[in-house]
Formats: sequence, C-alpha cells, structure tokens
Amino acid sequence: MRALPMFADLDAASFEAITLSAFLQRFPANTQLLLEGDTVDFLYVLLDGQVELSGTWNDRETVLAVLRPVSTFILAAVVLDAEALMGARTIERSDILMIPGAAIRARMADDAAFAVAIARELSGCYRGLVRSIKNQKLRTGVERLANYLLQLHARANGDTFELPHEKRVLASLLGMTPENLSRAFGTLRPYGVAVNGAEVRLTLLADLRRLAKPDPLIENQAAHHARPIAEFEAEMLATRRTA
Amino acid sequence: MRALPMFADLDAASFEAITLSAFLQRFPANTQLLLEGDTVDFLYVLLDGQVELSGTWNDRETVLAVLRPVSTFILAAVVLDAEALMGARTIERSDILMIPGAAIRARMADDAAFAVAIARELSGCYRGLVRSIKNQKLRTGVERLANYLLQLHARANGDTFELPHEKRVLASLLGMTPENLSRAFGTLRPYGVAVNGAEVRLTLLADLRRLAKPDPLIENQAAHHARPIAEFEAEMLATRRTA
DNA sequence: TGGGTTGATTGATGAATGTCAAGCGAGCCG
DNA sequence: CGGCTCGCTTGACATTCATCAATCAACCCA
Repeated sequence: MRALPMFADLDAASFEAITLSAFLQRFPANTQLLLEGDTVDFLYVLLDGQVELSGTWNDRETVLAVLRPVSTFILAAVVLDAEALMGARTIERSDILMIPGAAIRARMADDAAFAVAIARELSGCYRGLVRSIKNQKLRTGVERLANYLLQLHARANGDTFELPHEKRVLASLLGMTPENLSRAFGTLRPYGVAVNGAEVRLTLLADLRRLAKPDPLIENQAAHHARPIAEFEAEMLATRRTA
Repeated sequence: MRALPMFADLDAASFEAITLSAFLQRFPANTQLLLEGDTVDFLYVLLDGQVELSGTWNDRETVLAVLRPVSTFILAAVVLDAEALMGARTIERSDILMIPGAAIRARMADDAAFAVAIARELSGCYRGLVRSIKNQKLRTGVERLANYLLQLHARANGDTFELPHEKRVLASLLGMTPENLSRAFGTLRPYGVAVNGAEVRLTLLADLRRLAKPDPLIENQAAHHARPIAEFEAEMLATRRTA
C-alpha cells in the first residue's frame, strides 16, 4: 500500500487511521464491483489482479480503462461523495483494499500533506483522461492500435510480448469492435506486426513508428521502472461505441 | 474570484498570499495563451470572455472544451508542475487572472482546507472528462448534437436560444466537421429543430428527447443557478478528428 | 458602394467503422 | 470421446463520417 505515492508519505497517525477502517477483500474473476450510478462508499485500491472500468448508454458499452496493480479507482467520486460515473468489474481474481470514503475525506481535511497527495493523484488521472480523449478524437482505430502496440513493446524487453487482455476487451478499450480489431491487425501486417493468439512480434519498428507517430502529449510516458502513478497511468487508451 | 468554490472558503491569510502574487490581464480575441507542451507557470482563472482548450496531433486539431466565466484551467498541470497537454486560446476578448503555480502549490501544502478545495475542483474536472469520453465513445454525432441542444434548451427559459459559439467551434467540440454539423442539423429537422443562424428553436421536445436519450451519467447536470463548478462543468462535450 | 474575406451550406465521393452472418478452433464438461 | 460454448476471424453489406469542391450569405473595409 505504501507503494502508492498517495500513501507513501502519509504520517503514521493518518496511516493507521485509514488502515484500521479499511479492509482487504478477494474477489473472483468477473465480479461486478460497482455499477454506474451507484453511490460510492469506498475508495478501492487494486493490489492484485485486473479491473475493468466501463461506461454504458442505450445498450452500448465501452471499456474506459483496464487497471493493473497498484492503482486506485473512483477516487474522484469519493472526494466529492458522489455517484459513480463508471462501472467496475474484476477481469481476473483480484485483491482489493476498500477504504471508507468518509475516512479519506476526514484525513484530507486534517492532513494537508495527504490532501496534496490526493490532489496529485487526481491530477495524474485527469491528465490520463485528457490523453485518452485526444487519442480517441484525433486518431483512427488503426493508429490507436499501432501506438498501443508500440507502448507495450517499449515496456517489454524483447521484440515479442503478450497482449495483456482478451482481444474483445482490448478492442473496446481502443474504441472499436472485435471484428475491426482483427482487421486492424491485418492492416498492420505490412508494418511488421505479427500476431499469434496473444503473442505479438514487431519487426519493422521504424515503419510502424512512421505510421503511429507516437506523441509524448498523448502517449503515457509512464516509465515502467517508476512507481505506479495512478488509476490511468497504467493502461489508458480510448475506446468507441462497442457492443 | 470568491465566486469560485476553490477560493470561496479560503482564509484571509491564504487569500492574500495568493492574490498578491497574482495579476489580472486582459487579452484580445484569438490570442494563443498556451501551446500544447508549454511548461505551465500559472493557474489561469477566466473571469470574463471565452477560452477554447484544444488538442492537436499530426496536423489534426480538436476542441476539447470551451470555457465560460468563472472557470479555472490547466489546474492539473499546475498541481503536478508539468507541461500543458492542451493548448488554450481566447475566443473573445477575455479577462484572465494569472496565479503563479508556485503560490498555489505552497498554499496547498500549508492549508489543508485549500488543498481539499483543489482536490474537489480536480474531481469535478475529472468527472467532466469521464462524461465527455462516454459521450464521445457511446454516441453518434447526431446523438451528441441532440443532447447538446437539449442542454442549452434546459438552461434557457424560452423554447428558443442562441448557440454560444461559432458553428465550426461547436462542430469540433461535438467531434465532427463543420460540414457534418450542418447535415446533423438537417437530420434533426424532423425532430423539431429549427436553426436560423445562431438561433435555435425546439418544437417537438418529446421527439427530440426520445432520440437523444439524455442520461444523468453523461450529461452535465450542472444546475445553472449553482456556483460555476469548474473547468469542464461549464461546457464540456466531446469532439472527434477535425481539420 | 464594391470587392474581399470568412463562415456556413450543399453535393459528390470515398474512407472508416459498425452490423450481421457464417465458420473455425481451443477448451470445458458430460 | 463427443459435443458444447466461447472467443476470434472473415466476408458482405450498411451506416457514419471525412474530404473535396462549389456556392452562398454576411460582414468588413477600402
């Protein structure tokens, strides 16, 4: 838990006040943790596993983000004591720390350093969303996929790596249907993208980069060696209308 | 300035510390205040006028938000002392208060109540962006326009109101080209949408609502009588690839 | 008053994307 | 082992959307 910058510099008293009221729970895969519109009583901290945040409207659904440990989620709703705007669901079995929202708000009011840490966390999440909107609005599906693959490649050591999610989740995250994700992979084959199940190999990196045009003002340059920054720093790429 | 909840409850000492270091500036219309990637030295507070926030990539540009008074902008970059992810440009002559970022950060560290106010402001902005992404990813252009018009209608008193921006700005905000905005208005004519220049009249409200399916988890229910909440609470609707 | 610019509109076309349907293959379970 | 489900892929088609070009109206200014 101290791994999160949010709690890293918390003084002993605040840390105890929060951990005492919190509890750790293990959820099986595919568990709905939160529905859109639910009132939010807890701040969630994903310690292990994978959680998907989604939005729905009019029988359409889209994945807004997939979280990896260690990340918090629905922090903004907790700070404002408001209803959730996103649904949350475990993708795999997950260990999740649940901290009562009231405790968070109380510590913030008492402890300026903690409130600043929360504000910094929120700022990081906010900027992740700005990147996501730009990615979504300024790029086509193929361009988003190309940049996504380059980011995965940068985190891996070799020139081959595994897709971290099911393809249909990835498709929704990238803002397309599973059918179009398949076709997008096909479009990228001439750019040195070889897919075999979840395994991806990038030959022709230069060609792929020329197509993708990665941009530090859109891509998350979250250094993988650094502390996990936040909610959206882990994995945040946009999406579009998706069944 | 006290009109902003961010500064409303600030104690006298903090308020003075901040206002002394701040300065007010009047900018003409169409002035670039900030380019994407600029380092951010000030928190901006729009007191009068209109400011557009935009993102660019690969010769494409999109409007992310149009701000009305009183709103802050680039708060997240100030909190993290990071580079701007959005460009900012005045649309009309604007009065803007510029507060040194260092002063903001210093007051946050000293004054828990202020840090909490900042965190609440950031949370509101964050949630505005979540709404925006859902609007963008889950709806078509015509659906976004229909909901946008219904929101303007709700704020106006009569059944007729004025579009608050040029149509090409509105088009980019809604994620379409100006050409497609024209056609979208045409598509909505059978739903009682009559446009004459900037003036819009909605007859057949029930039909338009049936098409738009407004949703409190996407639409900004910012009550127009309430305090202006934040950056994106004023006017935040998504956009898509736009020349 | 008469260009000249700018923004809005309209039409024609093509690219990007969603939808529907069919088929394939891996894994699970009776 | 067989049959089932589920995820992925592929093809055919429809819709949504962008692009290019031309026209029009409003406004500014010389």
